[in-house]
This record gives sequence, C-alpha cells and structure tokens, in this order.
Amino acid sequence: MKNAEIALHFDELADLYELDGAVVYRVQAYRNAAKAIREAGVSVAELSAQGRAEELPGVGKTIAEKIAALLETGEIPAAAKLKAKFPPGLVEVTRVPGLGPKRARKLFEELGVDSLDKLREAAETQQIRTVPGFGPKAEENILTALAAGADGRERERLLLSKALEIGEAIVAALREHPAADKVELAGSARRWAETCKDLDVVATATDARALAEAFARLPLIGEASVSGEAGARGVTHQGVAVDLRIVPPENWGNLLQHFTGSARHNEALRTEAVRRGFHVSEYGVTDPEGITHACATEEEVYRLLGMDWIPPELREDRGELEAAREGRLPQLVRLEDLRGDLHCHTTASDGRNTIAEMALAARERGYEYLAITDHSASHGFGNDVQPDELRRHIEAVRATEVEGLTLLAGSEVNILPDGSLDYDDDLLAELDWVVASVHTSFRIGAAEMTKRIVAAMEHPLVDAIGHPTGRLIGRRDPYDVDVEALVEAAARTGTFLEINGNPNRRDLSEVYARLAAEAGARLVIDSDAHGTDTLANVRYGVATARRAWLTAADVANTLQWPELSRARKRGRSSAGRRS
DNA sequence: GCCGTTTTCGGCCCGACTGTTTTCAGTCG
Repeated sequence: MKNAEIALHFDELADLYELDGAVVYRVQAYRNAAKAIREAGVSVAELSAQGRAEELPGVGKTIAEKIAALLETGEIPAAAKLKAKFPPGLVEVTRVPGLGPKRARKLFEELGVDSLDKLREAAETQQIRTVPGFGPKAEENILTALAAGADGRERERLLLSKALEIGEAIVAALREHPAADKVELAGSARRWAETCKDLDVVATATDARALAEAFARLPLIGEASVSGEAGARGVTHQGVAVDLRIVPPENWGNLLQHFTGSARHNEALRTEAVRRGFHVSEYGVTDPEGITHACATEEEVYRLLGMDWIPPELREDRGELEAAREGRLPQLVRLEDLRGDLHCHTTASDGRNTIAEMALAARERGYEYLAITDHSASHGFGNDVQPDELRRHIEAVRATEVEGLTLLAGSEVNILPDGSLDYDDDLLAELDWVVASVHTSFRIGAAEMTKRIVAAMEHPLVDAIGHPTGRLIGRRDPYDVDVEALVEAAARTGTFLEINGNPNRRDLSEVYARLAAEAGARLVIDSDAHGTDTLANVRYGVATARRAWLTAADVANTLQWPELSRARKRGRSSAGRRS
C-alpha cells in the first residue's frame, strides 16, 4: 500500500473520531500522523514491516499498531467500528461551510440528516431551525452554500502557475497605486506550493481604504467587498478567491509571517514559542517579560524567537524550525545558480520554435548551455524523430552558432516497456546529452516499471531520467514505481534525476527530490520547454528543489558544462579509458 | 494520541467571526 493511501485512511479516521466527539487533540494527532505518512520519502509499508513506523514524527505506539493492522487486513478496526456508527454521507455534511463535526452530528441526531440531499431537504422545509443552536440564518447559509456548488466537495485547487499569473498581476497593479507602500503575495503562493486554494495579498498603505477600494475596482476582480481599514475580499472572474489585508507598517513582519503560513509551520512555531515563555500572533511577539514587540520585518520575528529567517518554501513543518534555531538551514539553490537547461523541444518534434530561436532565448536568460532534446523515434502524434532525421538534426544543432552559448545536441529518448531505448547505441553515442523518459505503457505495475527505468539508468549513455514518476498534478497519479529503488539506482549509476519544471509536472516532487538528494543522487532542473516562452518554467523546478531543501551542490546544472560533463557517468568511463 | 533542556503527566497556537445566545461554542484560516 502506498503512503498516500495509508495517509487517506488516517485522515478518514480523524474525520470519524471528530464526528464521534473525540478530544480535538486526538483528532489532530491522527491528522499529524497522516501528514507525516504522506510526506515520508520512504515506503511506510516497508517501515512498518520492519517495526520502525514510530520513527515518523507524530506516530507513536497506537498509530504504529493501526498502520500494521491496516497493512495486514486492509482496514483499521477502529475505523470500521465508527463507520458502522455513522453513515458514509455524514462526513460530506461536515464539510459544508459553516457546519463542522459538532453541528453536523447534531443535525444527524436530531433530524437524521446523513447526506447532502437530506441536509438540503431539511433546510428547505425549515426543519433546521427547530434544532437548538440553529436558526433561520443557519438554514439560509446552508442553502446558499449548497447552491454555490460547495456541495461538501473540496473546491478544486489552483495550479501554482495559474495562481501566480493572477497573483502577480494583482500585486503589480496594487503597487502602482499612489496609496500603496509594500505589497506582497503571501500564503501558499509565496511558499511556491504545488497548488493554491486561494490567494493572499498583504500590503501597507498610506491610505488603506483607498487601496482597498482600488483593489475592488481592479479589472481582474469580479465581486469584492471592502472591510474598512483592514482590507478587502474579492473573487476574480475565473472564480479565484483573493484576500487583501492592509496592515500598519510597524506590524508588517508579523503579518507577512502570519499570512505566509503554512498553518502547520505557524502552529509548530507558536507551540515551541509557548514552551519557552513567548507568545506569537499576527500582532506581535510577546517575550517572557510580557513585552510585546511589533516586528517590521519577518527577520525580526524569527530573530526574537532565536531563529534564522526561514525561506517561505521551507515553512511546512518539516524540520525547518529546529534547523533555523541551530543555524543550519540549507543555502537553497536559486534560479540564478542555474547555468543551463538540459531538456527542451523544437519544431523537429512537438516544439513551437526553431533551434536558433531556442538558443537565442536561452542566451537571453543568461545560460551558458542548452541541450536540444526533441522526442525520439517511437514518439506518437506525428512528433517522432526517426534516426536519419536525428542525424540531420544533430548537424543542424552543430551548425547553429550563438555566441556565448554552448548548444548541445541531445534527445529525449523513450524508455520502451522492456527498458530498452528507441535509438541504437551508435546513434546515442553521437549525442552530447541524453535524457530518457517513459511516455507509453504507464500501467505495467510497480515491479516492471521499476525494472524498466532502472534498466535505462544502467545504460551508459543515459545521462538523466526525465519526469521520473510521470505524475500530472491534480490530473494523473505517478505511475506505480518504487521511487526508493530509482533513487538508489540513480546514486549507484551516476544517472541524474530530473526535476521537470513544467508546472503541471514538477516531477520529481519535493518529497522525492529531498529523498534523492539525501540518498546521494544528483538532480538536474529542466524546463522541458516546448517554446521560447516556457524556458522560464524552470522557476517551478527551482521552487520544487528549494522545497526539497536542495542546495546548488545537489543540482548538476549549476555547474559549467565542462564540469558537468565530467561529473556524469559517461565522463567517468571515458576518463577511465584515457588513463 | 503524542511528546518531553520546565513535564513519562499534563499540556497541546491564535484570533476573528458568526449566530445564537443572554455569555459563548463552534467554525475558520
């Protein structure tokens, strides 16, 4: 059973315990455990089999036993018991805005509401108001929520690239307003998370009301409501919720820190602060002497708590607080550390620009090198490049000269189901750079898929594995593959693992990229650009790398090309021949 | 249920908002 699936069982159990009226801390304990399981780089099933599940943060004896039971029998006994007690539709009812576990349970007990349909019916027939603690307003709110399509289902999260497109436009527009002082995107977008639920914008202003009103009038914003001095809420025409909070300059640091989150980071930060006699809120940091410090910068907030400033990408409660206290936060890789891009396409396959256009755009970005890696012989949709075509393509790459840029003739070669590649070794040997990827037969099972990709890594001419798990965020799960085995093989063979910067992919994910680096594998961050305009997608790859705690030393394309070329396995074997 | 340079027991982040209450519980971010 995969980590994600185990985590779902514990999230479900937390929901059930919550309905059952368990103390909130117990419910929270199960949610914490679910997070730890989901974010574990290693297989929790294997960990459990070795009796080591308690090594996960937030997993103690009880939860370790429940993991073992789940793996053995396919269910957690406690969950099965609670499921017999509460109808399956009840959890959905708890997700309706304004209702929670307590209120949903009350409606279940008093009116037999055990589904969204029953809830709607009860509200329409004015039954809700007969329950103590509920009134006409509650009925109205329930009907509004159900009509708005909230329907208890979680609203689809927004891909970061879309969120940033909107968020950056709003921030830029607000910065132009004469009343604006500081304006920043906060929340999950500032942390460069994979997806965002909504957008948070934090600002200081000389005239808060004027800025809030200007926000409400932005062409991007459909509906908006201004709430006095504090800010405004709006919804874009695409339906994205945006919160603007305007704060006094002396509290800028407290509020930016608070609204950047994550919720768990803040919770852990505050828990730790309380233990040491401090008190932290969005209004300031109160020290053990009872003096409240307003912080104009985030650095002050963290400094008062005895920590280094923590880059937003790390604020996920994954060990950053301890590292910040001990002064051992990593020097995270930056976009400007990248010296080249090793995965892009041209019109030879499914790209939109020519070799020369891509090369010029790469130089424009300040790169020292660019690998042209069009698809290979077995690629479908009319985008295949047959061997003869590739030979001509290599010549074309070599004939293209752009001053200051080393242009590399490469290919993104398909890894066939049996692990072989779809060009002959002789032809591969003519290439400067080979990235091998899976583009077909995704559902062959974990053992086969792992064997397939490891076989490609063992090929002496494969430099990197492209988008190693094949996931598409929110649309397609990673294929069934043993990532730990891939990481081990990458470290052993000296094959680089890609962090693909396409915002739909970001593959390897942050969890696996961290695992890979810890296991001694090297990574490359690529754009997988299909046009000059998407070379910039490396920023999402860099974000994933930063969220994986990677430094420049973990990322091979921070090296100059000659160094990088020597650092790869091909370089090692040819160096061996020379000596 | 978890966890420990204040604790192996007694804690567990913080504040705003809402609707329903006569002082606050539940929900939300």
